[in-house]
Parts: sequence; structure tokens; C-alpha cells
Amino acid sequence: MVKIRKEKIKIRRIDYLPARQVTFSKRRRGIFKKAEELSILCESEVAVIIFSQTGKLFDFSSSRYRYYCTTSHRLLNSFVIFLA
Amino acid sequence: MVKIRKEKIKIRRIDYLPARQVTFSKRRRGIFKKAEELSILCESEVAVIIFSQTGKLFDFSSSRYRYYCTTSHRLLNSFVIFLA
DNA sequence: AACTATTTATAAGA
DNA sequence: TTCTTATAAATAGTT
Repeated sequence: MVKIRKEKIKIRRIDYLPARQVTFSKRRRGIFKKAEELSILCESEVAVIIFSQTGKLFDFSSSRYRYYCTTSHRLLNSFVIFLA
Repeated sequence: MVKIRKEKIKIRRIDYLPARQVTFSKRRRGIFKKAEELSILCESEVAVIIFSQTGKLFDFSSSRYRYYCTTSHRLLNSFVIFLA
């Protein structure tokens, strides 16, 4: 039996770590999907860069161009370049 | 009277320019909203970079760090940097 | 990972 | 560009 959500969630930090991790995973996939759809529907270039709280990098790019995304974990430093 | 959508849209290029522009505007806002929500809910850093078909840059970043996003319109060249 | 009621996004119009 | 509204899609909470 599935317990039902009765009201909208508040957009604030999810304190409980396991729930936060699950939401991170679900919504990250959601954004990447939206990004890909936008790029196809509107023939545009879309890139998404996400750092988890632990500094892990997740990225998506629709680019047909040369594309580079990297991170130095310790420095939480990243960059993305598109080149036509 | 609002005409009703009867079925799901296909994810393919929208040929009719005005419709493509409207969709671009709506979905761009949607992604930025999702990006902000993810960053708050999961205390993560999220950046989104979008080029319209005409090369105009739209960007969002949740970063609390130093952040830079730029484009050379003519070259369709962009980069983003996060620095902790 | 799967389920599902509810919320949210959004396509087509106005 | 903003508002409307019905439908599609995302997703929170749980299993």
C-alpha cells in the first residue's frame, strides 16, 4: 500500500540524507531529460553541470561541437567549453 | 475556448518557428526552475547553459562560488567556471 | 528499483 | 508576453 502525498513539498534543503540522495538522483535525471528534450525540440545547445554535495560531477551536453567538462574534486572547480 | 492537446508530443524539432520560439521560452524557464529547486533541495551546485538557435546565451547558476559565463556571439563559444 | 496519487510542467489557444 | 485549462510528465513517499 502506497502512502499518498497530501500536499506540495517545500523547496528547502532535505535534511534526511537518504531522502536527499534519492531526490538528487531522481531530479538529476529529470533535468537531463528536460535538457535533451529542449535541445531537440528547439534545435538549441543545452548543457547542465551538477555537483553533488560530495563534489561529484554530473554533466550533460547536447553539443555537436567540441565540448569539455572536468572537475578537480578537491578544489570543486569545473569548466565547460563549447567551441563552434 | 481552449483547444485541448489530445496526445503526447513527439520529441523532434518543432518546424514552425513561432511555436518553436514559444516552446523554447517556456521550457527554458522550466529547466532553470528545476535547476534551482535541485540545488536547494539537495544542497548541490547546478549550472545550466543554453544557446538559442540564433546563438543567444541564457544561463543559470546556483553557485555560491565565483562564477563566470560568457559567450562570443559570432563564435558560439562559451565557458563557465566555478571556483571554490 | 517499482508503485501511484498528487503535484508540476506545458501545448495549444486566447 | 501573459493567462487559461486539459493533458502529459515528474516525482514524493513508501514498499
